[in-house]
Amino acid sequence: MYQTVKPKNDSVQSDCGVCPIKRRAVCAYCEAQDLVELEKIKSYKTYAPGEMIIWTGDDMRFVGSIVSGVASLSQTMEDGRRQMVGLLLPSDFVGRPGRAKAVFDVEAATEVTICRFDRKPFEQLLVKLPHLSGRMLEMSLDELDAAREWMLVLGRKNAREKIASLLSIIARREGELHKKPLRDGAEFDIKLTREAMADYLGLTLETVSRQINALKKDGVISLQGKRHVKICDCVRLMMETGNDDDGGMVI
Amino acid sequence: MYQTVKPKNDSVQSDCGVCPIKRRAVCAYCEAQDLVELEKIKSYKTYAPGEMIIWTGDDMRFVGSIVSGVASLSQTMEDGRRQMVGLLLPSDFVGRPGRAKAVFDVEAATEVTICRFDRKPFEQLLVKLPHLSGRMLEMSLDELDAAREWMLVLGRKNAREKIASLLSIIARREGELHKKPLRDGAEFDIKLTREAMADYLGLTLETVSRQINALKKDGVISLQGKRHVKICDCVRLMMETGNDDDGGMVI
DNA sequence: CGATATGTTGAACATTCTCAAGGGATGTGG
DNA sequence: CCACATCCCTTGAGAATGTTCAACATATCG
Repeated sequence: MYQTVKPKNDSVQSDCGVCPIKRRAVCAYCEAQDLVELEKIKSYKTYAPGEMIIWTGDDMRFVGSIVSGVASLSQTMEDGRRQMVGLLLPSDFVGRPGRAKAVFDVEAATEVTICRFDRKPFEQLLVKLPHLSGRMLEMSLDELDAAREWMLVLGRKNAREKIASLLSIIARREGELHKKPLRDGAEFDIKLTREAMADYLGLTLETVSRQINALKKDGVISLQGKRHVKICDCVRLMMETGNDDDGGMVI
Repeated sequence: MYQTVKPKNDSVQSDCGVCPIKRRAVCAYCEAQDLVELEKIKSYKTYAPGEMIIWTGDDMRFVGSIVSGVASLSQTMEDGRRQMVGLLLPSDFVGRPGRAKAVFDVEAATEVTICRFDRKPFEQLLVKLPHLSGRMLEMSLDELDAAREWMLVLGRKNAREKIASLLSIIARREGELHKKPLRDGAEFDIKLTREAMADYLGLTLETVSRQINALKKDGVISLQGKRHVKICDCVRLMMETGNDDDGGMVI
């Protein structure tokens, strides 16, 4: 478990014109007049690392977009077993229009800033603004594909393949962000603890630790500290994922 | 693997007015004039049990709704490992608007009839008909929740819990169909082979067989033949799933 | 400095898989 | 009609993978 940190309530002000995620978020297709409507119901909030953004069962007063940082979407069983079901990165959508109660926990893995929209009026805008609902549908379908890809990882891959899959996904997304293709020597920070990685992969944290160090020992990756990874052999990493094609990952 | 059966090409004619899935399918919110548009691009096709409806990599010339029967959505790795990522029942949607190539296999588990729409014109209707795109979004979000629920099953449940989860989902859906609540003595057919169940649960077929017979031996269920299940102890079955609440399943 | 969170490593153990054999049920061709 | 093949399912025994429990290392923070 993570430590729980007191929420910061500092409201940030920002302008859609300089928003870092404006080309990929739910509002990406909105035009100036649409944005005016959205701005009326918009507020920003920043969460500290480890802070719970939403608890399962909470009333969902807002939905929104991750502006910066990394959050996790997860489910917990009575006895404490936990499964992460989504990794929320900048531009990803939080919350479910049409649902009043949260069915998943959302937790800030790093410091996270969210552009929040009041849920009820947002739902009305979904009906009113085709640009908004169109992008919403597109994003939902992409997430659905990503979830299904991940089901293969959870159901059929062994521990080593799971770790390789996670690393390749993080590396790929990092690459997208910096517009660099994935290549030997690519470096990035894993913004997750071993435990969070285990929760994503359906493993124990001990197994995660062992397999990461095995990949290091085999020269597929190298580590600086615990969280900073360099991909030594990119093709090898893709082979280790067990995937036939290396372009098929949807996340 | 299933035997492959020659496709039947009998086109069925049907009228939306008497369609068994009209209240839940993607067209559920459409009005008379919307349906006229849809009928122009509509055709029915029936597939034999075991027949492949779509292969990964196929050009997607159509999307559509399952009218009757059960189909599976799955992914296969090079070495033959397979993971089912969706169980398609009547009213479920097949295909992904906006995507030209299939990324999953779709296979008929029983005889399946699909109401198909030509993909390109359907995409145009999505833009034109808010009732259509609204329902599409709603269904996509429901499927996404279901996929995420299933990730917990795949990642964190043991074999016995997985079997109990599958049985409770099938029983629940069967109940919805006949408008009966799930109760002791409820009966239904599992329309999947042990192998298909294994592919859904991320297990081997031997483990599936053993766990089903263990649940039978423990008096949770009873069997008539291999596929017909009676739930002897409904509360016990829910406990065996490992779920805290028994109403939270989204599928 | 102690307290806490995070990460590593080892050894015993449990669960599930793999491989193998065999048992109905169904369908087909001789 | 019978022999045979095929599909689906069951059961057993040994092997493999990952978990559990425990100890310890390191870094950060008040």
